[in-house]
Amino acid sequence: MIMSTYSISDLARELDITTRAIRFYEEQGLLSPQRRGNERIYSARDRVTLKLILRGKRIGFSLAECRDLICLYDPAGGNQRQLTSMLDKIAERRAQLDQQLLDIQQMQIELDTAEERCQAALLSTRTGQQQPA
Amino acid sequence: MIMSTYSISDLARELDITTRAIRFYEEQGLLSPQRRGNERIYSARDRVTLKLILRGKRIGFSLAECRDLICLYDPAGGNQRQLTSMLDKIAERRAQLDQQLLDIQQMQIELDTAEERCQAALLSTRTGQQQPA
DNA sequence: CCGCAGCCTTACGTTAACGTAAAGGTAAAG
DNA sequence: CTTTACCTTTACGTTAACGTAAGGCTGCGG
Repeated sequence: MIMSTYSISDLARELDITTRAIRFYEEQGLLSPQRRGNERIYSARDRVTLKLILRGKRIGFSLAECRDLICLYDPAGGNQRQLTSMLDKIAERRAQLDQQLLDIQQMQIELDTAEERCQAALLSTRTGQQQPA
Repeated sequence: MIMSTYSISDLARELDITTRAIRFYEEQGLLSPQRRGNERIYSARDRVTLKLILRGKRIGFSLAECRDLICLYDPAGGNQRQLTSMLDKIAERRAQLDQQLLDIQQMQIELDTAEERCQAALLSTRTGQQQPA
């Protein structure tokens, strides 16, 4: 069900992270939930921010970069420099992704041949030849 | 030109890493070049191994995983378990890559709207409205 | 012979992103 | 009233992958 506020462990459970991590993000200035007394109360917006952080991390951004990212979603609108700087970083990640794709494809090819070699070895083993211990 | 052996700084220059990194990989058991007295002498095979390490790192493997990877390229042939375990890790990375692609695409879309918002704000600034310092 | 360039080893320092433990407050349930 | 389940803060510990500095050998051009 859709709630309007969340406890820290609500979010931890849902997003599969620890409460320590969430508090850490706050410590780093990526989050600033309301308080009721001492207790942190997270809004739907905070929840979105957390998801943004996790997505940023998945892409390979540092927490500092994630913080910049979050600024872009602020009502403030952000300034031109921030925006272009962020777009640069995105472009950089895309280039890295392209490289990673190439690397993985290459590795797949080489693993395929390694697999063949291995299965050939197993076969010759079964046809009566010795294998080292 | 194609050389048959390399000094540590030859490889450092070519692969754009530090000599410290290369020595570290050796320390971690990923590399074991010949020696001439005290001096490390790298073969063409060592060079290939280094490239393998760098490719592994680009994909996101830890050095320990890279070491496993290197074993697969050994003349020994490797055993079935190692191979399948490695194929699992490759598959895992591919899944991560898929997720990263989705994340980046989503982020692109959202940044596009952020850009529009920003440019709209700049426009309204130029048409005479106030901007906060 | 001097100094520089390049090689070596040893060993402590660094960064990010939390983990983990200690110590304690609060509120509902039994 | 005590246990249980939350929540809090403070603070030291951890891991990976090197960086960096110190101290020293070696060969060579000038």
